[in-house]
Amino acid sequence: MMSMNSKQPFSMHPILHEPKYTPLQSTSEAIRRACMPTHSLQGNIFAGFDETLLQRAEALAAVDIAKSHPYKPDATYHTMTTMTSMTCTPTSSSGHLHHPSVLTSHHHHPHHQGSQGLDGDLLDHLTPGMSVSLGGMPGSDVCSTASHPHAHMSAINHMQHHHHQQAMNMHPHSMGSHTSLGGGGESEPDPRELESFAERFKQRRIKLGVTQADVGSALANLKIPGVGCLSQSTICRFESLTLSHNNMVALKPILEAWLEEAERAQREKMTKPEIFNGGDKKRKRTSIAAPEKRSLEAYFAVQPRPSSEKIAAIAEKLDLKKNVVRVWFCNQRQKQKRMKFSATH
DNA sequence: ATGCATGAGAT
DNA sequence: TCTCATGCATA
Repeated sequence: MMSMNSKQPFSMHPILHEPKYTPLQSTSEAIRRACMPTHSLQGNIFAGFDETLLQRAEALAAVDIAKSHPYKPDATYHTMTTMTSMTCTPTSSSGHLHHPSVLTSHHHHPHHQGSQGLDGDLLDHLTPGMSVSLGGMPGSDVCSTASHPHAHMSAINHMQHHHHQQAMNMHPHSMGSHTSLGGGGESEPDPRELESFAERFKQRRIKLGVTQADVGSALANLKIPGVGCLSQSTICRFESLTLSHNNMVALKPILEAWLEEAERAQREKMTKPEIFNGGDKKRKRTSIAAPEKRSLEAYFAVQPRPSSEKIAAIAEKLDLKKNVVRVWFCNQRQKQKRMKFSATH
């Protein structure tokens, strides 16, 4: 029987894929980008200079960083340790489902980020004898070298994509009390609301004695079309608001639904306490050393979006794999866009 | 809690 | 090749 354990790596089900799903991806991106503050002013200044400047940038950045704090490049670090005494079960590997649906249209933060028109050729001259190991790369790049044997087994899923439901029809059940907006059924992109919800969510979750990982896997039980399970990471990020605004908005109704369901279940458990009770290849995570990281940050400050060639040059300089550098930049950009300090407040 | 990674969809 | 949502692995 399967009613024995309440938690297991639920493999998700082949949900229905809606024909289309309005990508919020580029939509919000464009808007966001158009509004974000430009870090690029310096880019123009530096553009055209040579390696010396780059090194100087690195040095400056390093000094700056050191001045601020010993180590903490990330602004989103809000040290929230000692919050709970719950046990996070990292082993609840769940089959993963890619985007539940997410994204509803609309809104974006009111900030300004000029599109960086800089081209900063910082690294143009930086590569004396190296003819940029790009272009006709042998076989490195895609991090497929022996370095990391990440096979990434997405066994089950893949290809099922979302369909996405507009914010309106997103909540299949329960919640009917929110949306006090007179917009016509829109969800409230209100950062304030999200923040308080996240906090309440966490509190109630803990009260239920459920870990973030548990919540993630339990989501599959809600049987919400297009919603499978989520990882502990995502739940954690939701609670700590370290997700993009849109992501927060999209996940809120889902987690809200789970919360209500979980509390309902618990109430039921109180009544009839008899029904409950309760490996693959490991991916190796690359670890970028502090010095290299500092350099990357310096480069990033000057040019958040280096070209492929520049990435290759940087990689060469820091003796890192090109793909590692590329991904690092991608992740760095994502971080900048995260909620916490980005737009909302 | 967070760093590095994957992959889909958009450019 | 980027962005964005997510995840695995790990500090």
